[in-house]
Amino acid sequence: MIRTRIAPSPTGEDLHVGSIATALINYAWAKKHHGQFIVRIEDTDRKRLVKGAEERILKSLNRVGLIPDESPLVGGPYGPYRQSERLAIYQKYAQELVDKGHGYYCICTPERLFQMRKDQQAKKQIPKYDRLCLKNQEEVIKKIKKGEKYVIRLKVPDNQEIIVDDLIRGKVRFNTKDIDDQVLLKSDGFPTYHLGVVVDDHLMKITHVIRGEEWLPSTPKHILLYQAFGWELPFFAHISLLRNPDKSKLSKRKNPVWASYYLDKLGIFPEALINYLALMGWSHPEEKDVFSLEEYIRVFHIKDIQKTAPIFDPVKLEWLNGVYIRKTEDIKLKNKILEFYQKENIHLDPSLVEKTIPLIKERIKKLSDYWEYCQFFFEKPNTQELSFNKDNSYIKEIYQELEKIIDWKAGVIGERMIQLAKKIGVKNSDLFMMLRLAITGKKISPPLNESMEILGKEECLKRLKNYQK
RNA sequence: GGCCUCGUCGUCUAGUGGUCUAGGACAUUAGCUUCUCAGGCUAAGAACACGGGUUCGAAUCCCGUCGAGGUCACCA
Repeated sequence: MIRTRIAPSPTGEDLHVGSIATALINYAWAKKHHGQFIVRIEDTDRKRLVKGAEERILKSLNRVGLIPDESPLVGGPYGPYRQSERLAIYQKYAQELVDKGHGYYCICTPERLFQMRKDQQAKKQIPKYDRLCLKNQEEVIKKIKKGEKYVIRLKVPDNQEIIVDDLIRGKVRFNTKDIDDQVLLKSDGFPTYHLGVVVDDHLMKITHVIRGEEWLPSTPKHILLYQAFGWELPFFAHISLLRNPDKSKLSKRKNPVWASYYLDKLGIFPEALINYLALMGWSHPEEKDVFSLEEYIRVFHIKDIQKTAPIFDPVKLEWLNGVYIRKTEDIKLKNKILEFYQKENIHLDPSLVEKTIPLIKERIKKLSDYWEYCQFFFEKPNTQELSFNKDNSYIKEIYQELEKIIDWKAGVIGERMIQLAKKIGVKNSDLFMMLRLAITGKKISPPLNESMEILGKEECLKRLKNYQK
């Protein structure tokens, strides 16, 4: 049975797109083998905890269709799935490590550690704990018994080769001489990531640890921990990090990174986001660009994941979303648009939105584009700002011609306008542009005749009159 | 700086020693379709980081150089 997991920490606004990419692979790998996909919240950093982040992360994950089999929300047989609720477990295992001689107590103050590292760096040495407390364990234990604060550190063996056998990168070799005596249990009784993941991944029977490449350098520590406990190693797979256009790791400082930005602010479809993210570091065997999550699960394989770190390109994401929009049924698209604007507390007339769908379906790339194209259906355009400096003396003729139309249909309107252009000797494009400006207030708009039909004769004539002033 | 990873068009990628005059997609440019913008169709330009090997033959294997990234916390 294959069991995968993602372990987000609720220290940001929402689910990070990089986390979605990781979640997607974990999800696909589990589902491909009819296994389970688990979400465990790693909320052990009490200082960086963001209120409401956990809820938003879980909600966003569900929105993009990566639904966990086990999580803090739905529970499961290996809970709790929130690390802050498992403190006793970590403490027990940390103690076990000390008892077995793989860990030790440390009462060094942050100030001392800071100074120590500073000195080491000044001497161009690698910053590493100097094991002061390991040398005086008895004394340290006495002080702890008197109530002194302490941490538990991993006792890293000397000069030993650790091989990480990675599903994506192959065998990666490290030497323990480069590895610091990692703090495992913090002085507030919370575990650090390193203790937390290993204990939980073991207890939760995770078979494949698929995570970002940023964790590769700390994997030997985790292996040391597995060995110290005498536990079987899971498979490791370190996937490349998504990058900013400047090639650094994708970060909120340089780019929008939250799921909610793409989903709610831009109006990208969850399926499109997933589809796009699937293309990061992987490609469909038939070189397809557009495919469903189900299809992805079917054809996906870990061995096909590429090692190079891709740049997250919003332009292609938008193109792909446009493809999804064009594939969406009109009624569904209408509802999505209605929903999208409702979130912003803008309530659009559903029947009017419905009429505009055929006009904009091929034009918008994301839901937030709708307003750009269709605002004029709902509000009178501000034509004051538009100084049309071309000859518009025939605006009156247009008005009169339109006024005569009984059967107010796009086809009829178009025909009459072309006839009129011929009659007064102006180019079709000029006449239509002037009309467009008067009706929509913009140089770019959905097809004019159809738009005018939707708007209605009365409203169109009103706008023309207004435009003449 | 130490350790680790990576290096094919601007971007995402195909490619696992000969089928590569390096394929596809996005983007760009041009043409057609047209009342604008889209969409659709057609076309064009655009890459194997560099230097050595190995081999009859290398984008593909080996070494080096360079470049990029990650990581070195009581953050994850």
